[in-house]
Amino acid sequence: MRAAALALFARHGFAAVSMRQIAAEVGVQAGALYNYTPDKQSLLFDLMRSHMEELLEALPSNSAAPVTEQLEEFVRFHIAFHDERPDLVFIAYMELRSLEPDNFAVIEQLRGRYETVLESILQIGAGEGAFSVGDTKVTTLAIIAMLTGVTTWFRPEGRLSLRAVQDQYWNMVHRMVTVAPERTV
Amino acid sequence: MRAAALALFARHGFAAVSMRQIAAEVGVQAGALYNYTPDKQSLLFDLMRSHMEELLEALPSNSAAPVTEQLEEFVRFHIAFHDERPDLVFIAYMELRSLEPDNFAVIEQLRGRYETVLESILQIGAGEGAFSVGDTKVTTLAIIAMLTGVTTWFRPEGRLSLRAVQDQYWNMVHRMVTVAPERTV
DNA sequence: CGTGGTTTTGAACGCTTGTTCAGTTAAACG
DNA sequence: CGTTTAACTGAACAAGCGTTCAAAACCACG
Repeated sequence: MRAAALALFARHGFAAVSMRQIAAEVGVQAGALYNYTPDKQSLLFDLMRSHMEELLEALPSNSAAPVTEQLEEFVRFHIAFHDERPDLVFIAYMELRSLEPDNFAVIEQLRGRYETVLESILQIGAGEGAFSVGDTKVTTLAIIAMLTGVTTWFRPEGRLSLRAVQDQYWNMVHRMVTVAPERTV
Repeated sequence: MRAAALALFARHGFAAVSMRQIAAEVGVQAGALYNYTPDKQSLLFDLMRSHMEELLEALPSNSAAPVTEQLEEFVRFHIAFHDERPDLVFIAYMELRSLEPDNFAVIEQLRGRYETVLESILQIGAGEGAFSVGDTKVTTLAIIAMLTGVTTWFRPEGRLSLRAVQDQYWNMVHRMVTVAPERTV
């Protein structure tokens, strides 16, 4: 049921999908769904919360490694993890406004934790002189927006392999946080 | 009416907003709206299409200038333009799936035109040796995703001025497309 | 086969949806 | 002021919504 709901939410949006559609996808009547979820809102919330928790749990935090390697690991992890769950990523970013206030607060907090991990790496790197960033918060959001955008177009069977995409994004992020060469073009 | 619909669509999503809510916001009965739009779908489509057309029309294309300046102009333009119309940008990216297939195709094509402008700048710059990019398509999408993400957090009365945000994003984009210095950190 | 416990059905509830339209109200013009 | 034109109302329509629940179907175990 969660899989069916996820696919439908991702394709049509939470508000546009009815319990009857989900039930039909599962091959069951609408009433039967209520043995597995108290209501429609909880269905969305559970999907989002478990996704964010898995994301945080899977996130590598090798704080012993050099910051540049930590950053590279973060970039590659983000792309790879999100590639495995495109629908979940999609609704986690798109359906925030469909959450009731209490549920929204929970998800927002989990998201904040994730962003903080990246921001910490940038701050430490900036302190060590390894990175040159302006505002770390802005850089954090810029990187995450850029990485998350991958899910909107990346398809495993497409022109570029996952590895190639990771390489290119790491290249771009690496340049972004490193001082540019002094030269006139 | 368009303004009311826009605000509500942006806040709650197209599917979650009813014609009666829009009418109430305008201070009118639901039936009166049908003097101005044939149906709800057209309301969304018209908002999105006029937005994309204004975007393309406002886009500066100073092809005589050096590519680096063209790129800078694009970055600053994108941020400034989107800052003036946060709701429109939001729905133009979020409500694509609420469009019927024919309408979707139209908007998608307009979006493609916009992306092509940026990609052309990158390609020319790469050809001239001014830029060092891997895959231009990937770089294009990465930059646009990064820039568009600004609207999710930027508030004019916030900590950073529009100008400061533009400066920082231009800095990041500039580094992204320029060869990094050869040095060990 | 019979019995106990889950699951699922299918109908129903009250409510909202997008849209239509005859009838009322308001505005514009001579 | 009278008339024409435009705008809006308010009720109605069929359809769909999330959710509930008694009754039926299913399943495992003795």
